[in-house]
Amino acid sequence: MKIVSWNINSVRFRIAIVEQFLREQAPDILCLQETKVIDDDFPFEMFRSLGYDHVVIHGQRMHHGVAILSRVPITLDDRFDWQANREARHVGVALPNGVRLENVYVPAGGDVPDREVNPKFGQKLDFVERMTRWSEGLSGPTILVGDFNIAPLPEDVWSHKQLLDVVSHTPIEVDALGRLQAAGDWVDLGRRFHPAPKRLHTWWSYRAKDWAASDRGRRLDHMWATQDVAAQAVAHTVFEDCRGWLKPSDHVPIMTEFAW
DNA sequence: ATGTCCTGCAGAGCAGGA
Repeated sequence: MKIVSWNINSVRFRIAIVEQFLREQAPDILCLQETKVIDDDFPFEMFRSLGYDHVVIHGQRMHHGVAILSRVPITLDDRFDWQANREARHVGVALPNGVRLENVYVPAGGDVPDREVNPKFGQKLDFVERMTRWSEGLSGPTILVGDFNIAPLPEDVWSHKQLLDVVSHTPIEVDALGRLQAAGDWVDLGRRFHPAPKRLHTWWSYRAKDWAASDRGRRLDHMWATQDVAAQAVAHTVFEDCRGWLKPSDHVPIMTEFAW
């Protein structure tokens, strides 16, 4: 079973690269973030043509939006609103083997890492805090994937020193993410298969002239699993090449393969 | 400090978000 997570930055605008990726890698399940489309306008057809008949989406106008597309049946349909502001940032399902799959898009948090000056930063911290409370109450095998918008380790960014004050890598965010990870005893699958100090990045800004040459990446996208599920994981891949595709997302897909 | 990219509105370039 191969499960992929990808912040696609508009699923309609990037439908061609999504199709290319699905044809090349043939994951069983694809979790998307930033679909940027209301549910009625979701481009179901391409997914259906490739066998992704089981779809649970949670979209909204313009921003955010998450989706789970699957070749295996998925049941349930949770949509948590940890900010209580009706933003579409989570969708959760159950797989046939009983494993829960939770797909989340954590707020980016604005530019200034100070909640007094920048309310969005406070909202991001509050969002992660509420996820932590939720995580404490979870039971059973679970996979948590998505764009967490936080790069926790020094090796998760191109320069630890230069990003200490940059939203996504500040100590206050890293601490908050650490509390979330501890609350669920979550295993970071990316780092389980590619331990630090190996460089592991999933996002490169659009603003660089040449993303590969400057290579100022960050690991904002994650796959976590409870211990029982993590024991079944056999491989984890970051598809860095996708950043160089035509009309790319600024994020690349990440994939974990499980033994079942 | 700057850079770019997407959506929606409107019917062209902006605002807003990332």
